[in-house]
Amino acid sequence: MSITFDLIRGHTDAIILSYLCDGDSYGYQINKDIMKATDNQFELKEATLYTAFRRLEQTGLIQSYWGNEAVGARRRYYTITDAGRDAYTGLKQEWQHSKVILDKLLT
Amino acid sequence: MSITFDLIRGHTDAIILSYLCDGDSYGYQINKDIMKATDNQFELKEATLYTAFRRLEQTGLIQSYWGNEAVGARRRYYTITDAGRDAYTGLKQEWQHSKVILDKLLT
DNA sequence: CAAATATACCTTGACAGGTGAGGTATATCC
DNA sequence: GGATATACCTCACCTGTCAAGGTATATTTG
Repeated sequence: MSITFDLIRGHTDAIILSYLCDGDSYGYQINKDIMKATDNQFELKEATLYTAFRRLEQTGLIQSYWGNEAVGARRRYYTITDAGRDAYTGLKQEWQHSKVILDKLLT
Repeated sequence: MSITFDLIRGHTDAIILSYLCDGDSYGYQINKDIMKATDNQFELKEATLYTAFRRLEQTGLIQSYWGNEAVGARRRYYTITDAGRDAYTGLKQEWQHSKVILDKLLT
């Protein structure tokens, strides 16, 4: 059973930031890892993922650089910034908070 | 502290259905009760609320009728349908499920 | 060798839900 | 008479999601 993705809406940024807290990575890998982490129950659609990268970079929460792969397709790596870590802390708290509220409302 | 409402997006219908499971009510009252239930930490904006009512009625999850108030402003009451109860059960399960997934992803 | 698959990136346009801003009307309270 | 509370509604805009399309390289398979 896969979940209704609308429920995840608004958490995309937090998911990506959380992942990048553990070190730099690139789009394709991030997506794979997220699928794996959730036993293929959840994946970020590519378009959603790259949209989020643009958004996060524009707001200064992540930075990107091209890897210099000798072989294979080029990869664009992402780093989380200090502002990104701060933002993530906030988003995580909001998640904890909204979880309590929704549990209260959905009897 | 109030929460980022984007996190609630997609749960509006579930919140309303949950409320109506306990009996008929009308928009203004529902909104008040939700605020009260969450210690004013969460409210559905009016526009959101009425948009949701239209959506839920169009998809047959709720039905509406005008109350015959002798005094005061008229009220449009809403009843949850059998389909609505079924849908709510599903939405509640999805919430439980997505909660697990997000907790896994937001370390 | 050719085709298929996996890796890896990207953009565009459409859609859906949320919401600010605006509106209507009735009743009460000072 | 004016403010406030109750009670409803609509419209236009914004934002995030995502299906569908595209590019390019490397490996596997028939």
